[in-house]
Amino acid sequence: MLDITYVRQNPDEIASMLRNRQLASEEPRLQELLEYDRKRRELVQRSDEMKAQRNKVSKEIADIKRTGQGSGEELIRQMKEVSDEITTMDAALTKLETDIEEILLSLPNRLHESVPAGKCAEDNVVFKAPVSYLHLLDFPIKNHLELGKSLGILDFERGAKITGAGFPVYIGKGARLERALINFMLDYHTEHHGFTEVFPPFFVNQDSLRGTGQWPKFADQVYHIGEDNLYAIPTAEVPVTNLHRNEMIETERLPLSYVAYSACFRREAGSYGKDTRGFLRVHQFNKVEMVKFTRPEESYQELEKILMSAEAILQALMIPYRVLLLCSGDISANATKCYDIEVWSPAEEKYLEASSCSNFEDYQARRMNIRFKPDSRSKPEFVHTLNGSGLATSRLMVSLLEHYQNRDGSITIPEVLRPYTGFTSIDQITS
RNA sequence: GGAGAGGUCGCAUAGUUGGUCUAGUGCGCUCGCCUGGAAAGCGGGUAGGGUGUAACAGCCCUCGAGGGUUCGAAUCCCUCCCUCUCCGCCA
Repeated sequence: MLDITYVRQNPDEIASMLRNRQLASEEPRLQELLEYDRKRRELVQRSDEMKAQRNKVSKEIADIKRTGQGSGEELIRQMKEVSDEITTMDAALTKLETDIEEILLSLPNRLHESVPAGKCAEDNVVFKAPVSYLHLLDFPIKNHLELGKSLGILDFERGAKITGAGFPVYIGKGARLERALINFMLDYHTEHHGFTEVFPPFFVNQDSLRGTGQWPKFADQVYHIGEDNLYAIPTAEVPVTNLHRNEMIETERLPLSYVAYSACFRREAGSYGKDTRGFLRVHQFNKVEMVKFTRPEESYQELEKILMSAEAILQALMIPYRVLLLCSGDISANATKCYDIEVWSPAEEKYLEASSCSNFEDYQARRMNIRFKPDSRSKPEFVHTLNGSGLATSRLMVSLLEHYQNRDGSITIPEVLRPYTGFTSIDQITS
């Protein structure tokens, strides 16, 4: 959420940001917001004046009653009218505030100066070219679905039977490999990158979704448990960032770095027919997520560190990837700057998004009211929040299986995972 | 699921027949005095948000959250959330 004071003082900058994000259609909303804001301040002043009068006269009434100088009937009658007016005004005020909040919650974040201008995904900038750890695949290669099936480690059909399409089942060494990846990533980030591990709830309330910005914008993409009014998390970002909602963080603890594994649930409504095969788009997947809370002046430096932490996993696994710097037209509404990490799929012959590393500056912190005091005497300021996947296993699994397949259809387990899998290869089922 | 108790300004507490509560006190923190230095003692300051101002000041709101009654609510009523105790059920 943007600071209304900032919007009021810099309307042109916000308007140009909307155009850069290809959201010029939102400009009338911005004008509406400014008008509501003007009206609200006018009304607040009048309402506060009347409240001041009521407070003052109520004390006079109390004095009169206490000293027994009369009944104060006339004053009470007058204040009854004043109170009625206040009630009317406050109702109008509440309406205005609701409207303002609604617009403010839907306006996207500002953009960092380093974000390239662009209209769509094609305009994203390749920030780091693929580093080549390519294994020699000089034989007809199988895609991850064929490998999963022939090795008996992935079962999409049974997943569809017991739940529905897009809920894969991992079996045998496949399940163990998935768990190994998760454990490896958690250990790596806690041991080498200074993150504190968190195991969060997989369901959150609506306030939490609102805090990180999934609500109201992505309301239709989140699974809802109506009975208890809870939502299945689309990413661990939601519970972990909300850990400090409505808190004043002790300044000396900043920056705070958390890493969390969670299953992630996404309805993916409206995206059927596009990249839906196998793991490319699923309703439930596993992800290790990094979340940071920082002082404003260090957030961009921390963004680079998150990116490097995510890259370190791929380097250790020796999986080829590239890093994109998202352009103004493709970056998510919450972020001021975002890097995507994409892993190469030799079978699909394209890059697959495996991580997204973003700085939200104070956009989420303002929604969640997470602050710190730069020093003991100063006013509280909002922290900056950041996050990055480190990483999502589904696309990673695609790339890993495909890269590490052998001519005979078996899979060699990457060195760094062997302590976690307890085996060095996954071989063809011999029946 | 049932019954009961409770949520107050960092922490602990006072406040329940509505009006001297613009929330008292203790601890903690902090500034100053005192001291060779420290402790003790003494004195002061110790929330957030809104509005407003050049900046102050001033004013408004917040006693778990949200409504209501009233001229006036920490105090009365309603709904919800959370914590604790007991009972029941149960991975």
